[in-house]
Amino acid sequence: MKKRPTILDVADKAGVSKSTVSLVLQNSPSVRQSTREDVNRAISDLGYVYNRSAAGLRGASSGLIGLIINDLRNPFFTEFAASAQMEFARKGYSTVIANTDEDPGNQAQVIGTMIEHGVSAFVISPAYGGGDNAFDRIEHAGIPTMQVLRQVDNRTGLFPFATHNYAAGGEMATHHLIDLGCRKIAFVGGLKDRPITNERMSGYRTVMTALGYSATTFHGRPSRAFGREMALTIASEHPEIEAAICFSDLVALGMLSGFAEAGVKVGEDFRLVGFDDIEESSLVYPRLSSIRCDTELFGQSAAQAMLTWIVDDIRPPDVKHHDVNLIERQSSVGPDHE
Amino acid sequence: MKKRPTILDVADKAGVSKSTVSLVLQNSPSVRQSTREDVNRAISDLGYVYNRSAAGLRGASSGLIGLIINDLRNPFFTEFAASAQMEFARKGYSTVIANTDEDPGNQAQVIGTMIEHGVSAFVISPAYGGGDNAFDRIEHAGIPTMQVLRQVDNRTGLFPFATHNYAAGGEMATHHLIDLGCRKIAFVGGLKDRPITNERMSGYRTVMTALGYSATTFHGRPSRAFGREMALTIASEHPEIEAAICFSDLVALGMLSGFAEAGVKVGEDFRLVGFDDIEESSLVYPRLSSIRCDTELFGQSAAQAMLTWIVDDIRPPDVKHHDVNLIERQSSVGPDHE
DNA sequence: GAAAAAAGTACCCTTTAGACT
DNA sequence: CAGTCTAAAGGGTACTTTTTT
Repeated sequence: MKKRPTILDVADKAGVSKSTVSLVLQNSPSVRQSTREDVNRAISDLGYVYNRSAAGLRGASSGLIGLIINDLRNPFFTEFAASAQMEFARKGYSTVIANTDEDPGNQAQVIGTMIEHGVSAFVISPAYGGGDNAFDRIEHAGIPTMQVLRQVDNRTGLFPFATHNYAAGGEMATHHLIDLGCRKIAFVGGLKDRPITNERMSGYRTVMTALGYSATTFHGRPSRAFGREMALTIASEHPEIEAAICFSDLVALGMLSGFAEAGVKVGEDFRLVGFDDIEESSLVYPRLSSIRCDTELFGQSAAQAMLTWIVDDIRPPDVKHHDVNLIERQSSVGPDHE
Repeated sequence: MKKRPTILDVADKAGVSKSTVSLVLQNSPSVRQSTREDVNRAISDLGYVYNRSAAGLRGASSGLIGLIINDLRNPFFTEFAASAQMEFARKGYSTVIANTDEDPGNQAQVIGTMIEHGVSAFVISPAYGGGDNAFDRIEHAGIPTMQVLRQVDNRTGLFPFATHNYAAGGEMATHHLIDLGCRKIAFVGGLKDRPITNERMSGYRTVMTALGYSATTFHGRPSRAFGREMALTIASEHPEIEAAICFSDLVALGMLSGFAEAGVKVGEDFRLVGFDDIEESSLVYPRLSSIRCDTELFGQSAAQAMLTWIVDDIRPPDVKHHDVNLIERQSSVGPDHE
């Protein structure tokens, strides 16, 4: 296998020096048009490909973004990751990805390796636990880093945080269910005492308390399995409950199939609102009402914010809450709803 | 921001030459234990981090694997990608990922960028169309590359192909439905004339033809939306059809909600088998029978095959079909099934 | 004097001042 | 001044040479 050509080969072929070739590669204005053409011809004749490692060594940015996700298999995070990656690609950046599977050990390991690769930035939806040493290493390496969707390190001056405005979403959903006549409303899913759980629950809590209704919560893993289980439990042991707001669509979809199994008609006997509005939610039956966090847009915005940080040196705000809105569908409004 | 220390700084601090530091970093046996300790102490004192770009420049592998996926948001591919990525990470390799969204243009672009980054290997679930130029560029760059889940370039000697044994799965599912007494069985989903569609359909075709039953196919995008639509169509216009095998679980899940909407009891009035056995399929109601392609295991195996290729220089076989098996659940066997 | 350990030194490919025409 | 070129730098690797045992 013959080794690939370098700018030196290109320079020879084009009859110029390698500096000139380098200038052409960078679209420098200070090179004559005819020379540029000679060089470009040589480049395509030789099938030359740019070597970013060598460039990175000399100071240029590596063009690599580290994207670290706590649970890549969860469609909510998949959507975010895919969207951010594509936005980076559009701007010529490559994305090094890692799924940590909620394991701080994995997280620390991949962060270390990515630093070795010289990533220009990190976008992290972090795993909980494991202390701040991973973030400390990033700080030490001086790499621009955003926390997204989960805030684990509270130095937001150092690691800006971007997420959805969950509290507002919870309030909207609660008002919606109350407007439909529900009084006994539960909140289902989300591990106890997790910041994200508290945040997603806060709107519900606020409204229920303000109106003097009692709040009931069923904590648990934000999974389909837990949702299904809780639907069966509620159907058999808490028949007085009229409605639920779920920690995530995954939980709500689990409840949907649990209720189907138990013979409870969702949208009539029980009203349900999810959280995230993943694609699937508009396609199940009954269609799931959900607090829509436009994750595709969010992923794009996060990627853009990071790019303006590393390209134009404009930091994102310490904390940014993206708007959410409530999508009313059959699972709360009833089966006649379109 | 102070620049990060280099092996030269480490060498100074430890009182050795940089060659020795390099040897320590590579765990070379030809360095005295005491020296090794001195060097390692210097490394942690200085907070030195290895610079892989510089290493890669001199010839060592970059430790970067390019993972290119046609539709990362599809849980089937997400599962594969996450699993392969984690296996690579376990062995110290970082994964550069790109979602091409079925666009050969995107695909060509990200392949180009990844070659510039000097990826050591490619694992590609390719987009259809767009000719072979992307693969030609890879060939020219001489980078070991596997096609997975979809074969687009037929030079499998150059680009080995690994996938599931879909044909066998289709046969199993068809026999299963016939054993349950069905005769009018349809195949639903999958774009016409796509190799993957033909492969997933082939087992069904083979068995139906062999037994003298007629085969009916409804082609379309492998999405929930299409599944839902077809369920409604079948319920209203083809009531004679007793069962269906779906191109993917996504389609089957769409049909499930379509039938729920139409009031058809799946597992009794209509028997349904999906393809892929994604996590969700075991959690919906009725639980979905599916041809299980153990994608997590497949992702691991593919990653391992690639690693033995680039590390031990042992090529994977040109074509490899991984075993699949049929998971019987309520949607085909009936609601009494566990 | 041979083997082991450490040091010396090209070289990898590109960028970027600064020199040159 | 415009356009090119020269040469050093950047962080490692690996072959060669020297110094220790």
